[in-house]
Amino acid sequence: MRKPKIQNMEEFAEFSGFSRPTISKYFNDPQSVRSRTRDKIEESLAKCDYRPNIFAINQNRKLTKNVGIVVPYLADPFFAEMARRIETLVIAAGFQPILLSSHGDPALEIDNLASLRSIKPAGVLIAPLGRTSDRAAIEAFCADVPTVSFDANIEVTGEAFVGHNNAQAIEVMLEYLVRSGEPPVFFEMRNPPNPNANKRRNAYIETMELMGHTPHVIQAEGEGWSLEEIGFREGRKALVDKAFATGTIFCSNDRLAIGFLAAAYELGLRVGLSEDCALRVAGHDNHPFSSFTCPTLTTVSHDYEAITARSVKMLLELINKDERSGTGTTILFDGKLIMRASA
Amino acid sequence: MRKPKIQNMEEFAEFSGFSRPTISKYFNDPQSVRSRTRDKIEESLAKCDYRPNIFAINQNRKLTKNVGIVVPYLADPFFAEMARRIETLVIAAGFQPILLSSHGDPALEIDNLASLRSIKPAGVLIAPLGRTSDRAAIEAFCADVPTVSFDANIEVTGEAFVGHNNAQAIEVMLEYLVRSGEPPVFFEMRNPPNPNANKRRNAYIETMELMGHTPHVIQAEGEGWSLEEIGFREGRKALVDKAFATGTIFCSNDRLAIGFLAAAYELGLRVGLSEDCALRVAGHDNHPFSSFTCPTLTTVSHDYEAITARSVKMLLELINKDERSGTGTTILFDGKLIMRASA
DNA sequence: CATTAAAATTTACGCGCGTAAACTTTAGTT
DNA sequence: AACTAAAGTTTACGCGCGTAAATTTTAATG
Repeated sequence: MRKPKIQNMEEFAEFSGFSRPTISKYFNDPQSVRSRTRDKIEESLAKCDYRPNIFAINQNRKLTKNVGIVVPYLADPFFAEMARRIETLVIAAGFQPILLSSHGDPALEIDNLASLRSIKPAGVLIAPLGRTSDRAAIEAFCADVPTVSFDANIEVTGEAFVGHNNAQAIEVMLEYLVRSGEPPVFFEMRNPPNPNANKRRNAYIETMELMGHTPHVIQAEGEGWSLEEIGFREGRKALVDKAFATGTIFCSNDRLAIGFLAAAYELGLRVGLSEDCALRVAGHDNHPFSSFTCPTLTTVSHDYEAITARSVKMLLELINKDERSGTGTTILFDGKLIMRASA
Repeated sequence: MRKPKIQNMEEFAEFSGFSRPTISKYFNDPQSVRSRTRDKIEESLAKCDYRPNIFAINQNRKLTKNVGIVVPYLADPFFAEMARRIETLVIAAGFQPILLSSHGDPALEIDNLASLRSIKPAGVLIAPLGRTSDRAAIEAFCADVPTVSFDANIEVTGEAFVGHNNAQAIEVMLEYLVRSGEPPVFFEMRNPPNPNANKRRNAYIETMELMGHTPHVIQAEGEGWSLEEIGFREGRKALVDKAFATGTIFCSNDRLAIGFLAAAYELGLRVGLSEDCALRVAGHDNHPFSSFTCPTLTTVSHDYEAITARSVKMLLELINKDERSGTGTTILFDGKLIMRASA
């Protein structure tokens, strides 16, 4: 009892008893045909599992149903989580997500955009690499394709940016750390791959001064996306050298903090709030693994849900409006303090 | 000084001074045209950054240059790492990777395959969900599209399976654990999402008996892919209940181990090799984060490089042969013991 | 029942490229 | 210079579908 093999829309039209344009209309928008027609089409659809050829669909269409998603490094669980949520939302909106990772490589980032451009996407969501990105190329892309950037704003990307309120998040964490102990030292990379880092450092310095404390910044050497390794190696070095002005370390992100915690553990330094602890460590991002570090990591969470939801919503609006505002809207969502055992 | 806008191959042919079929030939295989022609085409290409329309390219081609990659859960760093390597290899081979995650959902897995089928991929690399997969649907897919499965073999997937030698890996770890201490208890999920788990349990039991020891298996309750959480919650419970027959715990995978280590830490149990440690903990997978746990995790590494390289190589061979062998080749790569601080 | 708007059909063209066949030019050999 | 295979050109058709325009059918209303 094999289902009949339907090769194209012509054959399916015959099979279902409607004309091809009607079938075409149905696939473009099921609501655009009469409900009785819709039911009948779906009934025949169940009997032969035909699917329109994606290439042919998009060949002669003004607007495709493709939405590109470009992230800087998919092997980073933070971006994996963001991508997972965005993909789900895009599917729910009736579009087809196309997920591309730049693997930390600016050339691949541009290549990804070129690939996307050639499939005429309805829109694109991009979290740029940041510092190393080819700004001009990205800007050129945004001029042609409705684009919303998220997570990292490099000041040129698209009609809108939806991201995390680094300044507020840093402030919340600093207030907590100071209130419950002492002003922290800020631990970051000298050359962070992600532009959020600069915002965080500046917010740290500014807020510390506003609170009447002296800012201390320790900058780790190293390039690339092996953040845990850099946090471990450079954190260990700084600990051995007693480079930290206080016993409270505020890491620029959780991955750095995870490496740092490993270094502290290896050196036999207890981390936590209690009296017998030598260090307090806080991170930033609410990384998926931050609940399972030893001790569990006190951090600031991005509003994952709000950021992804709004990014997708804005892109859909942009797609529907079709005329570009050029306003460069920026939307930031506040972070939330996640108090755990490490600080 | 704007580059001229070339809309299609016709225009580019005129721009470069060659005929359209020659240009088409060049894009299909640059080596198929004379080197002088190639140089000239590439020269003009640099002057106008034209790209053939992907949809039109694949519209009327017998074999597309697309290679599908389907993983069960992309937010799992293990699969993110595998996907990253495979993507790079596929690009290097001149194909375009299309990465799809099933997000742990069998329905989405089938949907992903349906999406892939409709773009007529040259081949597909799939790591099936496993237990929850719709075997019949996957089998039907493999009958139509050259498919190589990796990581998890569900006995029906495609012409070839490239994976990790679980039996050997378990044996190596058991030998090490016994030699350097005592026979371990095996800690796993009762309903693991991934079929590798069953192979590992069986290998554990078999090898233990062969070595003359009594196997002890503790099975954690819980469903889904939140393995750290399950490892933490159920590991904690088992520790509190003193359910472990010995002080050496061999976790079925690193993510479970990461959760387990967090539980041990919270309970104040020192983990490691030294005399003052209450527990030894080993994992399996050489998860990207296993170097940064506290203590660092002793584990068995997959041969990531060999598995990904061979998977891609086999798929390319399958694509080129075009006639299907139907042999169902299985290739396993040995694991490597990674000795760290936890056991 | 007549009226009318909505829905479906028919017809026809086009998207950008792959590809095959027949022909012409080019480059490399004797 | 004559020959030959390789490379390039011309011509022509087709892929599977989107889409527009004109026409016919259907369903809803008074």
